[in-house]
Amino acid sequence: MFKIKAEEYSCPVEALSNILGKKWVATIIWTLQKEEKRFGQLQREIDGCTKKMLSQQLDLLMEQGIVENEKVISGNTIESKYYLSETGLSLLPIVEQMIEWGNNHLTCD
Amino acid sequence: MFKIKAEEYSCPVEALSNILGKKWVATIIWTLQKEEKRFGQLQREIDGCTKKMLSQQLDLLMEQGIVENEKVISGNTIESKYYLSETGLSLLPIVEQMIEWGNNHLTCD
DNA sequence: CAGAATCCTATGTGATACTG
DNA sequence: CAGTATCACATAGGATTCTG
Repeated sequence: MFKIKAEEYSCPVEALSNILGKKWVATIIWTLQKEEKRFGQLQREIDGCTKKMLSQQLDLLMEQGIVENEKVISGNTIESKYYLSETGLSLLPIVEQMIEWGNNHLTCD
Repeated sequence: MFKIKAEEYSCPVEALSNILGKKWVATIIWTLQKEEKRFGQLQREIDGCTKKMLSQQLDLLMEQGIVENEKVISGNTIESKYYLSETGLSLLPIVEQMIEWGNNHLTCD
């Protein structure tokens, strides 16, 4: 099984909470749930997330093996597609539960 | 239903991930799952967490209505008991899934 | 026993401008 | 289009000391 290195944490929760706790990360995963998306698409769908943050968190997620990327260069434009890996897909139920819990216990005016 | 204010987040995931993403928080919740614990007990069971962090995160969790506290003064010693609220209990399945996922996808050497 | 107060550093986050 | 680079600021986290 593929395993992420996380030596700096006292397993197992801390490492994951350190990923999901980063801003935009849960949203990014959720946005990628059904289909691959391009960078620009992601940015448009995730309101308020700057290119820098999006890029940075995608890098993190790729390091962790949660998101994968594929680039296609056609002419002078780049088509960069991001999608969830197996590992990433297995995270969806957790994110879903987080959303559900949030809906039930949090108000966002 | 009791709802936490979280105006600063784009509902609903971000607010929760901002709670569970804080260090020690998931562990604290998990440690309190079965029974109330005293401050010192918690500190002993959560290895590496300083009093300051423990106190700080417990405050956060109390603000969010996830943890509740009761103090009993007997003589010159204080017995401060922490336990999960209804809301906190409802968070357990999520934490459990996080632990499980961590066990399957993370290695901590 | 259960914390609060201080101080200091590391990290996260964001605005903005630039690049191939 | 899909990023990087730079700067600046806010927040998190930890070591240590103090208190009722």
